[in-house]
Amino acid sequence: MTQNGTRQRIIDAAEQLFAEKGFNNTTMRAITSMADVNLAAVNYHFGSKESLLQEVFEKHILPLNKERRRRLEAVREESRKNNKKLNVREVLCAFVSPTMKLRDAGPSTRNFLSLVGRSLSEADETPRNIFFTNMRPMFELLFDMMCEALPAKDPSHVCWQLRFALSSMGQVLIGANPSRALFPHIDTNHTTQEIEELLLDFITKGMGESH
Amino acid sequence: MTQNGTRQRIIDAAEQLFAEKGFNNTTMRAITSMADVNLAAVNYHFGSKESLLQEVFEKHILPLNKERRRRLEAVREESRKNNKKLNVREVLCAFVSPTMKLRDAGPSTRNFLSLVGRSLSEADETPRNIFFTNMRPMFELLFDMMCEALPAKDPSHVCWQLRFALSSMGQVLIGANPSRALFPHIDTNHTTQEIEELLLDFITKGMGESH
DNA sequence: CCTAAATTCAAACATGTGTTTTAATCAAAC
DNA sequence: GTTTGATTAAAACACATGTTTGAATTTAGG
Repeated sequence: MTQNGTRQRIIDAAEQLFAEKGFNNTTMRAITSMADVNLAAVNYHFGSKESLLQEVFEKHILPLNKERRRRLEAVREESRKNNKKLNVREVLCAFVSPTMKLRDAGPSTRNFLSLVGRSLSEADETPRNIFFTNMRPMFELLFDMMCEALPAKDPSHVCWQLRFALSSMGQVLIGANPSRALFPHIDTNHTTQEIEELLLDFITKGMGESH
Repeated sequence: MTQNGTRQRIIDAAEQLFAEKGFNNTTMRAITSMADVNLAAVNYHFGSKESLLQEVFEKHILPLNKERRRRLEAVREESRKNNKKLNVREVLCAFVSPTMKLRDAGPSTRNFLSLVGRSLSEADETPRNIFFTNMRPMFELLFDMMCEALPAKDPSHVCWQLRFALSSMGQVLIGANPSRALFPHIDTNHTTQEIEELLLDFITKGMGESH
């Protein structure tokens, strides 16, 4: 390592602050102060605040999406081999589950998830662009498979329902910051396993073909 | 009217810009420029940018929540009279439907809905506080009634599922701004009626007691 | 050691922001 | 028509922000 962790400390601080306050509400001074480095260090090591976000984001999203694609295609392969139609819950699970695994992999990844959850309805262009550039191919694949799993459904309906499902997933990722909870008097600190099941139940039933 | 519409023109412009770009990404100069008034007019007429947001927001949310409360309590009354348990879909419909009616009531209310949809996962304190101060009593009532409709369910599960449902509703409110759509190649411009049904189907099934 | 590159630092810079000020203008009442 | 209060206007203010600069310091190689 050519430096005593300056780069890494900046990434850690940025990760946490971006997750808590969003991109635009996080200042360079807050980042560098938390990381205990000089203000100019971010521009020196990363070029700009935007590049820092991109690095923080892609550090996690790239391997995550790789795993996601692997699992989605495994589900598709399995169904082809058995000549069975794609199963809604299996597809959704393949998409959701890799993300949920990160929930218990330390505060760093937890913060990253919060950042992702927020990005879905982000108003700012900057984080939004970085998010969608990375996620769009994933969304396309998910969309295609869901249409295949629900052939009786109008694709535009699948589209809406996927939006509902993804925003629900976003709620899980954002986390249960107690101070800003919807229902502060109820304890929603379940295990990741439990939350994943709640989420999958909800969106699977929601997208189900019964109607 | 003691002024030639300055106040109103500011409100109109703010409504549109807040909805499109969010609160923090909308500048006073953008608002006053679009409204074609002097920069100082906002502070003169409203006191501050924050107060302007509050006025824009409460102008619509107060009557909306009044209607919502009326409908929720009508559902509750009806079920008491007939000695029947609360019906999940009826409760959700009473909550959702008044909002959906605003979707076709002109661009002004449409913009307001977009603002609401974004507020659910807003990172900024300012719009978030205004939003939750107004919505919390509504959420409490909805929560109580859903627990009553689903007595077998753990309240903390109801809590999570309501979060899913509300975020799904948020997606409808934000609207389908084509340039930033999740799936740009699919046309999701359905009628309000159709979207309401899609949404209600999704969240009713998601929250359903079957399991 | 000495040098040269990499890194850190304090300070300044350029710009964008919400707000305030102070004077000019307008509208209505007497 | 004058006066009084409300409104508009242009300018400046105060401050926060991301970025850049140029010197100081540290690090690594010979």
